[in-house]
Amino acid sequence: MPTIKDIATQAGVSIATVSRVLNNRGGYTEETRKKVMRVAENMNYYRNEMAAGLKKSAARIIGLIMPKSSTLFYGDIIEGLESVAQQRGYGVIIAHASGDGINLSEIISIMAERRVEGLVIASFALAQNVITQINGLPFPVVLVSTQSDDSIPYIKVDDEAAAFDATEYLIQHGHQKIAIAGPNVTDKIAGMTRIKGYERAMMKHHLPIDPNWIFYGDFSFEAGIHAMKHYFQLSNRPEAVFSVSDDTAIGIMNTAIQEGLQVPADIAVIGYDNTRVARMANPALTAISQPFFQMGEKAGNKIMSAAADNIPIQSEILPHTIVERQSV
Amino acid sequence: MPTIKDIATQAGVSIATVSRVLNNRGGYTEETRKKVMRVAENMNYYRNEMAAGLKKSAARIIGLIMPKSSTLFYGDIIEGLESVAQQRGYGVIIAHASGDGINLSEIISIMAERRVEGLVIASFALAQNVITQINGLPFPVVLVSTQSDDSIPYIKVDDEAAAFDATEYLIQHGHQKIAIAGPNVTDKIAGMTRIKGYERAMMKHHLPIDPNWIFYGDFSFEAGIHAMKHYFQLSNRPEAVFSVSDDTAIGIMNTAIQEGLQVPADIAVIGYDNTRVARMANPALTAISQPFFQMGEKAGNKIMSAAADNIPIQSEILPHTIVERQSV
DNA sequence: CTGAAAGCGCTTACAG
DNA sequence: CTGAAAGCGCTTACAG
Repeated sequence: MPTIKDIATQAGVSIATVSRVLNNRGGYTEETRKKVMRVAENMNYYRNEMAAGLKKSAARIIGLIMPKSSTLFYGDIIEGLESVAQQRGYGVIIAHASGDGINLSEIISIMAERRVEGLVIASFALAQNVITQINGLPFPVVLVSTQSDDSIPYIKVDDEAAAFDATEYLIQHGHQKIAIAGPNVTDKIAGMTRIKGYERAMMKHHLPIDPNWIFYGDFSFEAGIHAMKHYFQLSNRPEAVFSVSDDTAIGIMNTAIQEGLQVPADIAVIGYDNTRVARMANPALTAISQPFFQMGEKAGNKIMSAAADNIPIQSEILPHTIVERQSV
Repeated sequence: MPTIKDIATQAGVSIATVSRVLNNRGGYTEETRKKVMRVAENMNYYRNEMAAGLKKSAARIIGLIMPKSSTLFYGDIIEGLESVAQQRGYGVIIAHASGDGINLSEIISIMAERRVEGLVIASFALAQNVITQINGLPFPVVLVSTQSDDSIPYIKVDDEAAAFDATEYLIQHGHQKIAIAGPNVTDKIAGMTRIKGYERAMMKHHLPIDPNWIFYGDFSFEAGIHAMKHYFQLSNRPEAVFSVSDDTAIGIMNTAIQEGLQVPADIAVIGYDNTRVARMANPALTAISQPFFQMGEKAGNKIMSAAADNIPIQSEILPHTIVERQSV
């Protein structure tokens, strides 16, 4: 590929002048500019960002790491991040780590080697060695839709409050026997906190909780199917379910409907995330909405600002909302 | 950040030796190796890929461009691509272009500037100027799930054959009055070809086509809703629908069910893509399956091979299948 | 086994 | 307004 040296030779100027013209630095005649530009176009020149980045010690790249097989809502995070990056001439480089975060450390190293100016990590529970590694990194890192100890900034929704609101929403719609389906016990962020919020809402309204109503799972569609089958066998069957993901909620609804129940008449269901499957459910799913696109945008903006001004990133709790549809 | 020069000073060797050790090039004593490695770790050293890439003229990056707001199946393409890339130490850098491909040319330039070793472009109808630009690029480009003229290699399913199979599947299940919903007239790849396949299947089985059965759209969920509402008003109502996307198929099913119809008893529906929403539909959606993950893998492998051996990429038609569920 | 040196393609102070 | 030169952090032939 042609370099500025080739252009310089062709145009009969120095590489310094070529560089100035190409970067609009000023300090050359209009005639020089035209000549250089013409030659550059004729040669089909593309500037070498690696060389420029090396010289300027700025790769203009943001890294994004997320769990494997999670077409869930990551699309929106990617798009939000990439849109603000593109606006400022940044690129975003993506890597998937296994869901358990085993190879996370290795992938973080690769990002560091590529000299990303910042890194956003989505939805992992971070092991201690990874936290240590992150704290030693010479560029900003921000967690999205997850959190760890306070050493790493995060952008997320208040899961406990959202779970509380979801449960209370069900209560306000006349339900008393309310179950919670899908949370993972070992997940301190998205699992336990949501159970807490659920319990707090029930407590506040003096509603008893039947332990059988708490059905653990892995946030999946199948978990919803299993949950509903489990509820069917209960003598004290719940009349409403707070589901910790949209997928799980849909599994619950489909199973209930296939068994002859009506949603929401016989059993009301509220989901969590408000991914695109929510409105495609039948009945359309009422759900807690997490602003994923916005999370991606915020993460990108915070990183680019932090990289530019060398200011630490502040954590941020984003507001959740309830998108009302037909399942409650 | 520390450089090999810092390590060299600390370890009391030359930068050449540091480089050799760090790259496992051999040609040093075990003692030297240990000393260098120890110093490198203590300094929290991360190699600078930009510098290495500049020197070796190989960025070890693959670019991926896809349309905005398309959480549809791109997740799988990304994962497939990224998994093979990661295996070979490549990174993947992502950019979204507006759906109409307006800013595609600019984004391709940015990819070229980052010296990607290859580029995969998903699902765009390419304008002539973009085709010209691509043909002038000094690295391999491959289209995924779309195609243009024969100058650019592609990886896709045979849309016409798949549409033919979908339609014939409906016929084999006893349906005669078959509609097609959702295709975009202006889309030469995913739109017109699928209509052709549909028509060919109907023709082969001597089944008449009522022009009212062909309902154009944009592959969206809403298009399905509109399509079904349209079919409801027909005196000659179809008893089965071939939908050009899963989303559109679900729009059709939900609308039909809400109006009291049974799926598939009153109206059978077959989708296209087999994205994750298909099995979450109620009834679960029978659909043509496109192997998106595999497409991403193939694209990545072809590009890395082409970049390594400088061999042109061969187009490839991947087999589609019909995933049978409950909607037909 | 090891080091000095050239060079990848840029940017940018410095001097004129 | 323009150019010569240094330098970003590496890799790699060359010489010893």
